[in-house]
Amino acid sequence: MNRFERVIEHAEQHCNAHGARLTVKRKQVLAGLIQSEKALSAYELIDVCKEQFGESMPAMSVYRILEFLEDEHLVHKLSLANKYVACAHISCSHEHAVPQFLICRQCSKVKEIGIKPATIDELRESVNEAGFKLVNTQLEMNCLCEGCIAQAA
Amino acid sequence: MNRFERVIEHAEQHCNAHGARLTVKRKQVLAGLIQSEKALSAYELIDVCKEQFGESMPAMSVYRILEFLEDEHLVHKLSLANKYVACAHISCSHEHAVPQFLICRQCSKVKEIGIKPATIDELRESVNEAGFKLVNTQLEMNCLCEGCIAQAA
DNA sequence: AGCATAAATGATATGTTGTAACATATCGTT
DNA sequence: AACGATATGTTACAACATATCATTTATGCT
Repeated sequence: MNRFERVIEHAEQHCNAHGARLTVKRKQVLAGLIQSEKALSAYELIDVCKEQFGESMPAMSVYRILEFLEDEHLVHKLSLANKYVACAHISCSHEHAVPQFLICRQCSKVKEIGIKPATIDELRESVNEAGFKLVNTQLEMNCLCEGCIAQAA
Repeated sequence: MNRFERVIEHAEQHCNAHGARLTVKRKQVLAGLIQSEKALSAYELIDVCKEQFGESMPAMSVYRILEFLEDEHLVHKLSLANKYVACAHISCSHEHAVPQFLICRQCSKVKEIGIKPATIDELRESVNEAGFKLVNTQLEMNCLCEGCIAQAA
C-alpha cells in the first residue's frame, strides 16, 4: 500500500469512527486534492475529477463536499488564495494543532507548518493589545517555494 | 480642518509629490473608504460612492482606482476578506512598515497594527526553515473586534 | 493657441468564485 | 415496501474581478 492509499484508508477510518460517510464522490474529491499535491480552486478540482474519474462534478457538489471534508478536518480552505488543500496530517495519529500555511504564489504548492507556540502567543498578545480577539490561529502567508525561488534565480 | 479633511489633504500632497494625480474619482473612492471606517468590497464601495456623490461608478473604474490607490499605499487589499481598507497612516510622516491587519469577521472593522519586529522575525524564521520565503509580511488575521465581542456576550 | 501624446475614464463583455432553492437519488431502518 | 435522513443533481444567480477597445481629459511641446 503506497502513501496515497494509506492516507485514503486513514480518512475512511476517521470518518467511520464517528458515523460520517466518506462516499465515492467525497473520496474522489479528496483523492484529487491529495494527488495534485498543491492547492486547487473548486473549479480546478472539478476539472481534476473529470480527468481522473470521468465524472461530471457540479460546482455545487464540490463546494458541499469540500465543506464536509473541512468539517472532518481532512481539507483546509485557504482564504488568502481561494483554494483548498488536503490536510498534511491525515494519517498522523497525534492530535492536530491549528496549522499555519505557506502558499507559493507562483505554483500553489502549500506547506502546512506548526509555528512555535511561543510565537503564536506573541501574536495573540499583539492582537489582544489592539482590543481584538483572534477567532483562530490559522495563519496564511504569501510565499515562494524552493522550486519557484530556484527558477526565478 | 477635521481629521478626514487632513487625511485627504495628505493623500493629495503625497500624490503630487511624485507626479501622481489624485483625480476627483480617485478622491471619491478614497473618501468613501476613509469615511466608512471599515473594510468594504469593491461593490460596496460602488454603492457608497453612489450615495455620497450621486455618481455612477462602474466596477471596472473602482478596481482600477483601487489599484492606483494601492500603488500609492493609500489603500490596502485584504485578501482574507476580499475587501479594501484605507491605510491607517496616510497622514503620518514616518516611514511605514508592512502592516498587519485584524479583521472583524462580524462587522468588517479593521485594525491596522504593527507587530513587534522580533515576532515577525520568528515567523520569517519558521518560514525559512520550511524552505519557503515570505513574499511580504502583511499578515491578515480573522478576529472579533471589541464591539462585537461585547455584543456576543 | 494648436497639436501630439499619454493618462484616465467609460462601456461592454466575460471570467471566476460561491450560494440559494428545489428536485431527485441513495442508504438504513423498521 | 415505506419512511426518514443523508447525499447528490440542476438551475439560476449573486458576488468578485479582469479583458478589451473606445472616448475623454490633462499635459507638454512647438
